[in-house]
Amino acid sequence: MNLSQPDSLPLLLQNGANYHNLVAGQVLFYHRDPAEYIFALEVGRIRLVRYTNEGNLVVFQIVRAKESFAESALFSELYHCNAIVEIPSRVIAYPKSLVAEALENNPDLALNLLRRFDHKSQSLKQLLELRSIRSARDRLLQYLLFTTSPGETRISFDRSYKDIASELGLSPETLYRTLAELEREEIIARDGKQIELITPTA
Amino acid sequence: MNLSQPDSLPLLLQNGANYHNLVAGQVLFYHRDPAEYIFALEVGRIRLVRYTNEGNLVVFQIVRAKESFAESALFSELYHCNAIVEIPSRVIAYPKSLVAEALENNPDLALNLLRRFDHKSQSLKQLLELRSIRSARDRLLQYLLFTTSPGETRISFDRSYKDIASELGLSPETLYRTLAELEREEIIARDGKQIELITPTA
DNA sequence: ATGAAAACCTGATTTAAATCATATGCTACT
DNA sequence: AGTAGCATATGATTTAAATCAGGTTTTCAT
Repeated sequence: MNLSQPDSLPLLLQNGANYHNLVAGQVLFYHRDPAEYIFALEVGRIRLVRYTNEGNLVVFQIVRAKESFAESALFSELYHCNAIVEIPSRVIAYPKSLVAEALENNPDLALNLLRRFDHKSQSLKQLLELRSIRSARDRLLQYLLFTTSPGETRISFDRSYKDIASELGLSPETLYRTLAELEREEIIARDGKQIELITPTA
Repeated sequence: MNLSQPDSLPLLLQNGANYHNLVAGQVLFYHRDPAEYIFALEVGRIRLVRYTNEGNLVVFQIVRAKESFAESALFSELYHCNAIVEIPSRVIAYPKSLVAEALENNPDLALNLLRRFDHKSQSLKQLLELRSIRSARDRLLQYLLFTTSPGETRISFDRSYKDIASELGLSPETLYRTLAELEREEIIARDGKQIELITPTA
């Protein structure tokens, strides 16, 4: 999703932060674990997910390098989701007490965090908008539009279609089929995980 | 959705605010209007919605008395959704320049706003979680659980089932049918718009 | 290099929700 | 009081995505 990113958090909070190296498959924290840290991802990719009672998977966010996450630990005793490391990653952990303290007398940090929170809300709204599109075809097209940088026509996926399907709320089979259909109709062209939008539908 | 609410915004920003009375059906602002104000709802009910390209309706939030909304105007030149007045309402409009200025030297306001942003993100996550439940029956049950206050078993809807259906991402017919089914199975009991959960499934 | 596991892909079938149709009750306005 | 319009309700039909079942290709560990 191509929403521009706020400035870097690390610059504003340099003392008391711990660095951690993580391997693929590792779980940084689980849903309902005590929320003690706020994180910034230096390098790597982390997926924030929750499982519903019925066992459905909900993908809230794909955290990428230079993004922060779990900021809402500030206002909660427990984490609201699972953080699953997708590829080898390096995170900075800020004790939330430290952040809370810094907030008291640092308006810049507050504004920075506000911007981050807002950014996250916008992404969630975008996901919700996607989910409100019933047709698999239209949903996928809208996803491609959201994902494409303005002015660009190419998208390069660094994740499996299976993952993307679950983010879209579609079965993998439906995603494969719909991609194939769009390719047949020459609305997109594919070269491996590269997708080019031929008809800019918007 | 029963997430507890942050403290009142009005107390923190008393100068420069404008009061407005609104009638049902009125549109306070449209998607992509210039975002000049942040609002607090004194009394009434306002629905924040967006329409997708394909014409689908997305309900982002039902704003109720004492809640604030459109805070993200702070970080955007344009509003991200339409604000539709559902019942006669009274709002306070804070010019965003005023809020931005106050933020600079008022850490309390910043923390207050942060809490609001977080609160909104949690609600959006809850909506997204709902939408990830495919089965109409399970989705409705989860919605009822989310909506019920902890310890309570009764819910009193003040909106039409039609509205609730669109918030749930279901057709009204499916909602009617599913409610009737749950009533037949004595999982819920209904008295008009009052619903009682008989089997606390969670 | 080899084998196992996972991703990728496509066809056939099932299924559940949308849609269409129609009817009744309620609300509000004159 | 009368009526227009909408919410509510339910039955019949359609439809599109999930699921099931089979394949091939790619990836990865040994």
